[in-house]
Amino acid sequence: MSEPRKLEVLRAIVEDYVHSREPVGSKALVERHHLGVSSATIRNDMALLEEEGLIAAPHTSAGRIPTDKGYRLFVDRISAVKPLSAAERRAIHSLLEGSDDVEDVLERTVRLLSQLTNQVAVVQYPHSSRAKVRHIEFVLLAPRQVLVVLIADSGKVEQRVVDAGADVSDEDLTVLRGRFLTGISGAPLENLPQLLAPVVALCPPALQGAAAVLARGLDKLAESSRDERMMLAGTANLARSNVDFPLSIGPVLEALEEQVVMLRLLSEMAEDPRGVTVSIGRENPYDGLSEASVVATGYGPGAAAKIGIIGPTRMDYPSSMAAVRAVARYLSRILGS
Amino acid sequence: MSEPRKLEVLRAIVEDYVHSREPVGSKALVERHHLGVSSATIRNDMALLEEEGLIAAPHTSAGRIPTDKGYRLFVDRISAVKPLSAAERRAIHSLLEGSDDVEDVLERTVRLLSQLTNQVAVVQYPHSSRAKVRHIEFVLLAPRQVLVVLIADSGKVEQRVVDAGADVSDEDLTVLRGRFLTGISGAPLENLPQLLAPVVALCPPALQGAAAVLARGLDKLAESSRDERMMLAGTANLARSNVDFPLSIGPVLEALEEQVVMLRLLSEMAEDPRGVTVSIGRENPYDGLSEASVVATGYGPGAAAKIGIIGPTRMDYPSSMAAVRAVARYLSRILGS
DNA sequence: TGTTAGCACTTGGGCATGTTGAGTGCTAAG
DNA sequence: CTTAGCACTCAACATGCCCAAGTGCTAACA
Repeated sequence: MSEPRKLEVLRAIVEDYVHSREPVGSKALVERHHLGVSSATIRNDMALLEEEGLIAAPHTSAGRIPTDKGYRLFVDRISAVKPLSAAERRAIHSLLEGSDDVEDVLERTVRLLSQLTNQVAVVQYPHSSRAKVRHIEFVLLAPRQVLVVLIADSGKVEQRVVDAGADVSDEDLTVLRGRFLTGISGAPLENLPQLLAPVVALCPPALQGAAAVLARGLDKLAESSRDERMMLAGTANLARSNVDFPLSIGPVLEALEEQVVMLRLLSEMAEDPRGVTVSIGRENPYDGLSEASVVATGYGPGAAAKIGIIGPTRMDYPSSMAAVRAVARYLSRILGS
Repeated sequence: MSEPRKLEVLRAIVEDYVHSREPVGSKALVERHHLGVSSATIRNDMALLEEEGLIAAPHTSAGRIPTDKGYRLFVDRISAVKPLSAAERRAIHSLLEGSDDVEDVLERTVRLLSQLTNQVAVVQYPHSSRAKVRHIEFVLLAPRQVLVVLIADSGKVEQRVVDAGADVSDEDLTVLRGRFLTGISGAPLENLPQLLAPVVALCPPALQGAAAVLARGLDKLAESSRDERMMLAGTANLARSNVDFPLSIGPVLEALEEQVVMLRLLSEMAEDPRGVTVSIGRENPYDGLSEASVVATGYGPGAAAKIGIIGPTRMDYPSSMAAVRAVARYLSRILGS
């Protein structure tokens, strides 16, 4: 029995099952795909595939469906990434061209991706943990309220209002700003905690209290700039593929709402730096996603931020991978300008 | 046939149906609620209620379920808002105390509300269309890049990076900031478009170009401050109550994702300024929510921003209303500080 | 050794049929 | 206006039956 044909059979099973969402049997297989052999031969092959845990039969006299492992092999060794149709390329173009705001671009992007794939799309805000301090600003809003602004060279701006604890004047703030700027300008955000203490110590004694408060404010800003966010679209697609989640889509929705979970998931998929990464069913670290697959890739500088889709294991991987990759490329290009 | 008893029967039907999610019949009713009459009498009453369109029978020999109109009457005339349990009050307290960031507070709030009610919770960011300009700031980031910051007296801060078109110096920016500040400080955000043109005209000729760019930047900031946002939590609860949405939860998820839709929905529910507003099933302007109910109320200054929940028509209205009201009050109190 | 035809066997799904029980509407009496 | 009683309806469940799809196995074949 030829190894290549076994793969061919697996491929056929996956494709048929994805298409029909019904267990596929030996006879149907030989009819739909012109493999040059009879159904009996296919049966033998299928028995082997089942032994290897690549496919499984829901019950005695039904066809086979791919297991997680089967999908894995399919994705790794078989599927060629399917090129997008011209219409899809056009859609990407027209939808993503001509907008300026990063937030706006991301929003359009997830929507587009979710429509393209008919799955839930998710995009992580561009990374900034390696960003450096470009500028800080202290603005007196009210006698004791100070607005602290932190601008990173990634272009991200975080702001926060803090209570100075005692009255401070505009002049005080100017002094403090100078001290802080010389102390931390250009420093990576992640180093802020260590750098701030000495700066505070160097401030005029009368302003120690205010300096400490401001330092804490900056620290929190850096922190919340580090803690990343994401954006969702197409959750309604989950409902459509209700059948594909035997239990319920509840756990999936929960996972999607837990941004922490999703972000970790995405960043752990970083392994393959130049392609699209796929995480299938139980491969998934999070329990709620044990019946779901994630297709993701990086975008932007260093492909550090992630974009991807989430759907049932029974998913059209080639198309999904193509869509994710294409959209990520366009996104990189637009944001790179 | 006594009018009060008819209401009592409706009330009983609603309560039983909400509790059991099964059509409720005359016999079961007299058993569970000690109305002082027999099932035959109830049957007569039910026939009347059905004539009035308050209840309906799914098929000939089944019990009755409330119609939208029935729920409406129940909410308007019958249901007493159920006070929260001590445990729930404690939960509200402990979860909402001791956080500073508005974003953070809102996030905790929606989560809390969704857990309290087992429904999807939604909160609108505090209003700011009536907010006034408190402060503006221009920060030179790079030779031509200027960060424009707009701070409203609502505490909201919007920022944006603009390309000045030509090199500007820090001194230029200070001059411009002064002009702009005197021109628009204290002005309502919605008036910015009209106010900015004259300010630009008054600027030094050499800085006209930069001034125009900055003015446009401020304008956009005011605009995006006006366009409101919202926050969601508990979408997974929809999946749980899958049964309650005969079709699918798809349309509901779609609606939730369309922030524009949701925001309009919420603001259109403004009618009852001192209580909780309920919109039931087909009363709902948006088609996708024709099987859902919305319970919402205002919070914060003038109760201008909205908070609420969305769930199936078959919902425990008294509890939901109580929870929404209580959470809104706590939220007002915390943000008011 | 790999492929094929044939065959006995398994099993879920569809269908017709029967039964049950909750629930109704109506009528007539209290 | 209320109630008991009764005939009637109908979804839900159960039962039994058959069928088609699919399998595994064996024996023959190239």
